[in-house]
Amino acid sequence: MTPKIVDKKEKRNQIIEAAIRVFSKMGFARTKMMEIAKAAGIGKGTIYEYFKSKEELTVAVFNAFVHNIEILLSRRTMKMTDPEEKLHAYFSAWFDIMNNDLLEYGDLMIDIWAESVRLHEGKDIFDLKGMYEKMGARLTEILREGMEQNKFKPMNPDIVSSVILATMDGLFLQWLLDKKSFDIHTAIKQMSEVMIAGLLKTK
Amino acid sequence: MTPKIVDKKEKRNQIIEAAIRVFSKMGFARTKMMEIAKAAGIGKGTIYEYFKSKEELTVAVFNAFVHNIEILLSRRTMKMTDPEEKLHAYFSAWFDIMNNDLLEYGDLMIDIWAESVRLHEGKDIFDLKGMYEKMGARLTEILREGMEQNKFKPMNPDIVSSVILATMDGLFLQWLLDKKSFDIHTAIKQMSEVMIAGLLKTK
Amino acid sequence: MTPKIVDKKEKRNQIIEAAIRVFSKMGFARTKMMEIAKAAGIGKGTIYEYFKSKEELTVAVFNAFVHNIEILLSRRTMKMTDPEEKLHAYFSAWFDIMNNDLLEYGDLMIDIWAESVRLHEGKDIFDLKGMYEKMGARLTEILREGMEQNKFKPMNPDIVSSVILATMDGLFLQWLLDKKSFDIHTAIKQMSEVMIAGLLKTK
Amino acid sequence: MTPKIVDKKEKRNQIIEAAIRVFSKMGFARTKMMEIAKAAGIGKGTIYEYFKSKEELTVAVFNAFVHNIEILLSRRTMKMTDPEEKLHAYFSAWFDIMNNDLLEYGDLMIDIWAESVRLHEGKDIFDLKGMYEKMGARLTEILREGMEQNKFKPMNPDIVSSVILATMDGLFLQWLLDKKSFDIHTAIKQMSEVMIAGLLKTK
DNA sequence: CATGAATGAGGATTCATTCAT
DNA sequence: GATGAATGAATCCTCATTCAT
Repeated sequence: MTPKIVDKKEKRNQIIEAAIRVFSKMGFARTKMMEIAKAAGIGKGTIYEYFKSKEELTVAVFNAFVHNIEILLSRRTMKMTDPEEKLHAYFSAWFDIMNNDLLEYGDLMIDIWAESVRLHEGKDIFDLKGMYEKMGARLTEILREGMEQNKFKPMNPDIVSSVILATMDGLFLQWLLDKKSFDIHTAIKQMSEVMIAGLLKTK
Repeated sequence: MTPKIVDKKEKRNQIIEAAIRVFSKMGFARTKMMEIAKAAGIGKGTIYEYFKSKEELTVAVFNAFVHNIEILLSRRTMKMTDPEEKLHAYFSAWFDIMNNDLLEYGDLMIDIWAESVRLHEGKDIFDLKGMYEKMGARLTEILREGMEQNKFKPMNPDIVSSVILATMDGLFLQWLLDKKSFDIHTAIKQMSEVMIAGLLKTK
Repeated sequence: MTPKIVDKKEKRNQIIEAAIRVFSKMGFARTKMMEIAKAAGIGKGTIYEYFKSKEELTVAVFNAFVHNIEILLSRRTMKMTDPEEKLHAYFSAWFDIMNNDLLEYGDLMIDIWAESVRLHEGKDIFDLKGMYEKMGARLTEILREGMEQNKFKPMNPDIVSSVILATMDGLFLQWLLDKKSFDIHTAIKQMSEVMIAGLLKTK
Repeated sequence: MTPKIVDKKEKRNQIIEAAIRVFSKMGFARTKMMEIAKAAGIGKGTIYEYFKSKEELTVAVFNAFVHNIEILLSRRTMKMTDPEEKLHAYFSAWFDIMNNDLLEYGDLMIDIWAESVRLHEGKDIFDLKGMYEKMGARLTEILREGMEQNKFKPMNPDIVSSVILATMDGLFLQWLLDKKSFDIHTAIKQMSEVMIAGLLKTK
């Protein structure tokens, strides 16, 4: 009986991943359920066994997106002990996520931003604030750790983490808009260095 | 014999402005032609007297968007003589544009970004690169002037203007995503100060 | 005051002739009022000064079509005195009408046939029967004359004229369907000869 | 696992037959997809599961039309051995097709003629020439057989078959234009007799 | 469970007709 | 009278969703 449940979860994820691929290429509004089904290698009707509607699937995709990022950020930073190393890991993890060419989280991100701004009959369909809080919380934690270990300058870690995230979003946006002429790896490295240099206690 | 005198250009602009209002609220894909017509106070069919299709209107909206920004940036910076003042004016003009509550260029901008990333049967529907080049050109000019007048540090003005635009986009994005908790005016002032401080020749 | 009336009639005819040209190229259903206006060199609205609706114009076109044919058939056959010559004239006039390259009555004819078969809310929009009766009447007259002058064999002129018209329609249809490979002039001459040979009293 | 079993081909034909019924009553241009759906007893959208567009359905209808005629002509003439009988069968089969009161091929034929004459952005939507070639080929074959068996006079069978088809079209057109006053069965019989009499070798 | 055939509400677009100038 | 700008009913087509198998 339990294996069935595992199967269900597995298939749900299959659909979500397929949806991410298609959404990121076409945007939410222009994506057809049929395309998602094709990408998932299943029948169109089957999606509705797992999700009540396109909107529900969309929300599930957003949640998976947030969850996956969280997992990865956590996994990457957990191994490290030094706050400086953790920061490095945090930055590189973030861009690895966006730069992953199987699941193009990057393009998806813009659409999430765009939808977040829109009206959806009152309710916000994506909990973007929650997402930034989660991303920020981990970063804040690292910053706090650095301060406690007397490696980072004193600061308000909440504000600084907001600034860092905003900067990353900005950098990231530039890259999305013109991937060809923008070398994201160099950009990250530079940003990372500048940020960390600014945060480290000067001896 | 005396045909109805209508300022075709004027009406075209009316429609474009109505379209901007609706597009910015709903996004391109979810906007219905009927809504634009209502917003413009005209009949559905009338739009098609001025634009062949929704796509053509969309492109016209983008072009108007770019053109209006250009005009405003130019008008605001033209009056100034001092490069430093021009930079201030440039920044504030930019955010005035986005913060205009009649034509919500801000929300529109996100959608433009989102659409730019998507596939549109090969062709890029929006010339975003061209837009950034135009914005950048004016900025570069100001920077160059500052250098010539020996007020700004030596720099590569093309690169610096790219960085400034990217930072502004990032800041701007943060504000769009959470207007409530984000005070754009303070943010601009701070950014402006930091940027200008960094550019000015230290005595 | 009277000159105005003449003008009106003249313009009405202008519109009708323009309509014939467009209808014959596009068919009734696919012709747009705008195209007719363009072809007539007038404004779209002006058509409605002369015709209540597209249907009314369509009917006017049909009537003009019938009337023009009548006039021509009559004019051509009137000059002749000999019934045999009149028949020749009748045939050649008919095909001249259809083959006229300014007013493509031929293509129009097929559409008239097609519309005649359709339902138009009970009423027949074109009086095709009346048209054939008119064409037939003149022919019958010629045949009768020939019999009276003892040149044609005895026959039922009503039936024979029907047969002749039907044959002509058939021949004509073939030509319309494949103008390239069908030499209408030869075909007419042959048909004309066969018909007349069959009708003439053998000595 | 067991998808709904539907005979796609069968349903396609159902739609085509419904379309024939509606097209023949209304003409191609005036027929609404909704009417075809109603006539087929299905939903509007279902048609688009089987045909990409109205034009594609229109072409499918034409092809079915040609195919059905071919099948019937072939079936009817195949049983016969004598060329004279075959000719009789050929004629009667042809008119049975047109006179079928379920699928009014007759009225459809006029519309096919009318559309064939029109411009359709360069391409010919119906392959009328191909249709006549097919009809002609069977007839030519019969004529040739008759000559080989020394029953028919020597002739150019290609030309004679064209003449026969043209005559039939003409006769047929007359009937379409005035079904009430035109007895098609008598007309066929007469035409058939005349034609065959003309073709048979006189002893 | 899975499927894809069927559906119809919804949306872009066309075009005959109206009417202010 | 003449015009063409404005209009919305009408129509094609799409696609999320349902449901019989």
